[in-house]
Amino acid sequence: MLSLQVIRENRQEVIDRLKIKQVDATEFVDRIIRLDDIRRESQQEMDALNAQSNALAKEIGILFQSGKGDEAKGLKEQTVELKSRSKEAEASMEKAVKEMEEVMVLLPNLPHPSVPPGTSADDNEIVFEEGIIPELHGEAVPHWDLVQQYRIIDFALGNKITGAGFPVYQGKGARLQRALINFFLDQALEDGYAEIQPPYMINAASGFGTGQLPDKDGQMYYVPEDDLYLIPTAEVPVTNLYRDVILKPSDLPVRHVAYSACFRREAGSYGKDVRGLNRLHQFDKVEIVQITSPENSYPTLEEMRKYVTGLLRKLGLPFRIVKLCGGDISFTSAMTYDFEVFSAAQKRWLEVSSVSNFEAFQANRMKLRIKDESGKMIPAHTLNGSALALPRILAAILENYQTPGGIRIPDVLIPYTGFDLIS
RNA sequence: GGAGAGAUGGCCGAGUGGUCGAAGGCGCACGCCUGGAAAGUGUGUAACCGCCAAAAGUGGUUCAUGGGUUCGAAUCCCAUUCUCUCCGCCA
Repeated sequence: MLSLQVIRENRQEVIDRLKIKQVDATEFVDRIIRLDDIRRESQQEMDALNAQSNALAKEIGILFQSGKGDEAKGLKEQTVELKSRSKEAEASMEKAVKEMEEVMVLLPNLPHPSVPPGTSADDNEIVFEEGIIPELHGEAVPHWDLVQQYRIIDFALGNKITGAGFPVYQGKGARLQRALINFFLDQALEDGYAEIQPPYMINAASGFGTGQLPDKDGQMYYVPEDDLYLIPTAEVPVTNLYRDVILKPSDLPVRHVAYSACFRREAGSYGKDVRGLNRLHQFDKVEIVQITSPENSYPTLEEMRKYVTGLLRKLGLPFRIVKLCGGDISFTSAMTYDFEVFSAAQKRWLEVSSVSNFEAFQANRMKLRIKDESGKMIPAHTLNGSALALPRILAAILENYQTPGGIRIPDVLIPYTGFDLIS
């Protein structure tokens, strides 16, 4: 969430910048400021009353200790009176804080000034494009046919044991999947990321910390018996490792990589997008997460963009980078680059990575801060990116590398798969 | 699932009603000592919210969380959550 200080000191700017996200925040912002005024007023009153009764209690204590307890009677009555008035002020303060927080969590993050305006994915800005779209042979087919032909992924079996969106990988399909995970992890390790194996379930506090709760709770699988959610991405547990943490400048940058399965309900997604591997309820992903000082977060975003670019080059997939416009960028993000690979048989661009800078938005929710050299608290900035999400990468590899004699394996993966052809 | 113990500052750990935001130690920071380091030694070392233009200062809150008793609670009472140990079950 945005900090109160930012909202108070930059009222008009906050409103103007949220317009780029297609949000009119005027009413919310003014309500927050008004509630904060009430809060301050009530607190001042409460503080003054508490100060008085603290002083009286001290006096009474001295009287009792010097054996003059009977002289304290009048003072005691005074504190009772003060206390009830203080309770009233406190109640008013707490009411204002609660209402204020309810509104605060509804405000999205401010988009970076360079984020293009726009209302939908059509207005996103293509900032980079690379690679050659392969010429497929005459009998080339989409991946959902290939996986059947070579018996490497079985969607029907998944339907049987779970339901739609939970495919079963088998044989060389399973091994290719595992190879991709290891390849992505090894690449990140080589780049200096420290590996984490996170829990796959999270509590509500973690979901709130990274911004999935309260607004996106319908997108996560929920286990009521234990009040836990299945992770939609490793971002949630990994970033929340730093919830309620105060970092030293020497801890920065924090750089983590984590493989995890990801679970998404995808409520409301139907149609052609869900065909084959394009959209699943359970999928694998390797995620990179960084925590930096405010001045380093945008250079870090570029660094992460470069890193993901390198992965796609090594896999030999044609891709483009899209800078999301205000209308398409997520609630929590200040700037996001999406990476899309071209899946040659579907003839579609598929999103395989999303790299975002959240600035202090998640850190504010999580109480993640940095204590600088002079002892001052400054907000931390958090970033993350997929590096990479597996199913669509797999789809693109299968489609783009298909030949009449079988599916070739990209060179970089052969040491991991142990085979160079699926036939 | 059954029984018991516990939750205090960055960490360990003392503290059973009054100047306790909290002894002591560790860690950390700065200084002294040293040719340099270690050891030794001295000083300092919580967060949050107000007031103040700001620094200084100052008021308030915080000893798991929420409530209660009391003039006064880390300390007493109740509830909740979590952790640990033993037993049971189990990859």
